[in-house]
Amino acid sequence: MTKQDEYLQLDNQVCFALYSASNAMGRAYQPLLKALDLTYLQYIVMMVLWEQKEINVKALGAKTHLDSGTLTPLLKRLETKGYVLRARSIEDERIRVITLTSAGIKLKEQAQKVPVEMLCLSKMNIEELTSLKTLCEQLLGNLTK
Amino acid sequence: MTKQDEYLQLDNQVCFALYSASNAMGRAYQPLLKALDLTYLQYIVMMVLWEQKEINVKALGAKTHLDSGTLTPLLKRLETKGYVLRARSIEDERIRVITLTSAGIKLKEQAQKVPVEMLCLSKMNIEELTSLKTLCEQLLGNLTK
DNA sequence: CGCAAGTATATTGCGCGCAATTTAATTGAT
DNA sequence: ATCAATTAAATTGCGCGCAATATACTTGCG
Repeated sequence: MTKQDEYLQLDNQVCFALYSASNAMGRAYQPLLKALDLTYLQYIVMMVLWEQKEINVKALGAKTHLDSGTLTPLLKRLETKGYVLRARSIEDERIRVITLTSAGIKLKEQAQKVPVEMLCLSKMNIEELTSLKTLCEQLLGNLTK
Repeated sequence: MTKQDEYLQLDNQVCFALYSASNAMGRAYQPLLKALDLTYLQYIVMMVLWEQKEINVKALGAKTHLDSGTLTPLLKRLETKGYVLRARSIEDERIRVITLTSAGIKLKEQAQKVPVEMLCLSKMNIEELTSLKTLCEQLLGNLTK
């Protein structure tokens, strides 16, 4: 077998391992997030809002590495669920200002247990998780720009 | 700030780093795969077929950690592109036997350069990539089952 | 043999991701 | 002040992922 052939073997693909782990992660979160009526990405967006109370679509896109094509419909769904408001900025009418409703704020209490449960499900220790996170961020940084 | 609050900070999320890196990886592959007229997942499936020439949907699902809901339409698209055939097994008519067409076999030549280019784009060394792959596989294993 | 249980794949429906385009508001150069 | 260029968000369209269900074929038990 040539080196070129080895490079095309599924078992040798770092990216496929990453992709599969990411999918498995999403599947693992789902039952935990069902009680909150959130998908994984919706949970991420709520996490941003629990931290900073107000954000526009562009800034949210920068934080999540996603664009309005993904975020606009997602935010509409969060609005329908009653967790966020989608107001327009007064200074600049192009800008959507996203804020939490009281239900959205309250949801944080229920969310507290999610990271703990997930940590448990991962069955990995802190060193391994830290290492994984660092390597992922490094790759993300290298591939972006 | 409480420990519970820290656990809900976006910057502390291993899974979000994994998720973002996986998305970035998919975006990075896209221009490389455009010449082959393949998406990333289609490329993965082709990779399986370049290795073993013939597979059914269940076995393909086991290898890729995906189900027929994802694979059936994907395989139909690969068939439409002229890269695979979707025959029925003679011994058991429930089973779809997927094989490469000559165009599908030929595509491997063009694909040879993809892993090399991707390795370059990642800007990571072998130790880092090996470590990332191992950690992803470990997490995948722990979350699956 | 007959039919209930099991198995392989297909279908449906929803929520992403993302490229490409569109719409609407703002800015800046003349 | 005007209007071309820029910017923010929304829209469109396609291909996943995946849960849930349906369909069709096979197997095994009485």
